[in-house]
Amino acid sequence: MYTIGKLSKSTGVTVRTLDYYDEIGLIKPSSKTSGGHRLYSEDDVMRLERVLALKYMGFSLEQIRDILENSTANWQESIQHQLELVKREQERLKMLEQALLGVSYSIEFEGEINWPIIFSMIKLYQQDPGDALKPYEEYLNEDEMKRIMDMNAAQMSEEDIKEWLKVVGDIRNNLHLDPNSDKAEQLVISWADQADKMFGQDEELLVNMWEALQNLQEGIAFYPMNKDVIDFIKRVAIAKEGETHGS
Amino acid sequence: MYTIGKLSKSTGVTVRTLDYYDEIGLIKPSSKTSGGHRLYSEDDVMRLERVLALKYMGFSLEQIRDILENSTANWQESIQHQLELVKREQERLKMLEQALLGVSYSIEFEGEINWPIIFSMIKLYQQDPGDALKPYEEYLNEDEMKRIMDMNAAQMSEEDIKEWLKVVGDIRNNLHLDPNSDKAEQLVISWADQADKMFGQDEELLVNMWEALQNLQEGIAFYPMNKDVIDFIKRVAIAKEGETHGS
DNA sequence: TATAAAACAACACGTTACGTGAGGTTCAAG
DNA sequence: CTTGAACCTCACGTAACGTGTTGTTTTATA
Repeated sequence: MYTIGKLSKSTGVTVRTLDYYDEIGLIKPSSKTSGGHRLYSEDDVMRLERVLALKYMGFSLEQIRDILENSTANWQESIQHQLELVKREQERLKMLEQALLGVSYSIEFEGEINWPIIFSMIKLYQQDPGDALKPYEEYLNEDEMKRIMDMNAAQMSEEDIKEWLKVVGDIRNNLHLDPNSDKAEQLVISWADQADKMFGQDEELLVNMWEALQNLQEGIAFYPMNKDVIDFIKRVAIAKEGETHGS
Repeated sequence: MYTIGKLSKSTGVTVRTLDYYDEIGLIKPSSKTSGGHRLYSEDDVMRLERVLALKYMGFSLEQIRDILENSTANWQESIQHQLELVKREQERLKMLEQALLGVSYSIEFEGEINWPIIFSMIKLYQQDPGDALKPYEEYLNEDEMKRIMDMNAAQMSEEDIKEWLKVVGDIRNNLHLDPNSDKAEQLVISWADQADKMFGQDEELLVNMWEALQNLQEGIAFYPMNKDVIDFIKRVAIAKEGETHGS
């Protein structure tokens, strides 16, 4: 027979918790002293251990009571249900992590909070990615939008994202460069490589997104590119074309 | 200017929620009618959108208030902190999923709830795997225990687990077989293959766990094997050895 | 313009799983 | 028998609202 204090020490749960479990009828001590102090039997301890195990598995105290009362009836059902909840929560956390990373990148990159991009990102990771891509609907067909969504869902590696941010950032910091210079060409080549890695498998998608970007100035799909970057790339491309034709 | 009902409809948050945000000073309407009805300006709407975005990212309302007051001071810090929380929660859910799967398997397998195994499993996925492996400490050294923990942490694929359960289950259902029969030999070969896949890279570990199992009758490391299964395997092995020697 | 219907404000209690006291009672050691 | 530790019961607080209730304001209609 354990007093409540002994039981508390041996199991690590607080006295208040045992108090509460008694109060809600989850674990009632099987006997009491004449003075009213609670005495827990070995069976009670066993029940407590089971409660703690089920609690660890994420069940609410009410569910636990049901599970322990209804004996072994539909354990599997409860567990499968709980598993689904856990999986859904994992999905949610994955998206949350992506959104947080995205916001972190965007702040690091712009030095300030770009709320429209944050909203787009969150919408993209929420249930309604259609909303986030609405600005593009003039330029992309449904299939292409789906591909963009999948691409984001597939969780591009942190390396890829950082590489992309670096490439575009390099351009942003060098917009003044002479389009004919080697450095400018290098930057655009790096950019093209990376763009190819990310969108390369579909030439038409790339072209359409390019179209979209020229008119939208900025957007989530090509983030953090903006009009300035696009203009720079175009200038360099034209310069190079001229050079080729000239030679 | 939006009335509270209009704002509620256009953003999807309930009136009660807006009521609450007003109450705690998170979003106070910038004006009111003479009769006291709340009127929300465009700025208020913007603030609400930001609040919702931050809420989606997992911040508490108090944190949100701080973040929005302190302007862009330490956004990165908040976000990194939040990211860490998210990652920790993901870890927790991964373990929870493993524990639930383990319990599910064990019920499916035994047709009843094997509490000791459940406790072992939970301890293994909790902070104190040492406790769960304590029964083995006579037979395994610290290094080997660590390897077992790592193996579990590495999250054996569901396929592997199911295969293992099937193999051991097959044996459990055929304990009566003649050790000299082909069927018996087949079963043990399948078992040995699977055991090799799971523990194969370390011969000594396998031997020691085998030792442990012979004395412990059952345990989490080799679950769901028990004494009967071990005896069967030994019988078949001896029979085969005899056969080999006899030929 | 009067009136009914809809919207709104303000208040209050409920939710989960306890934490944190306060004030009085019982137990165990000396 | 005393005293200090352990214990019991009560009660309020937590986060972010949901769900009413009552009384008031606004809006639409006759």
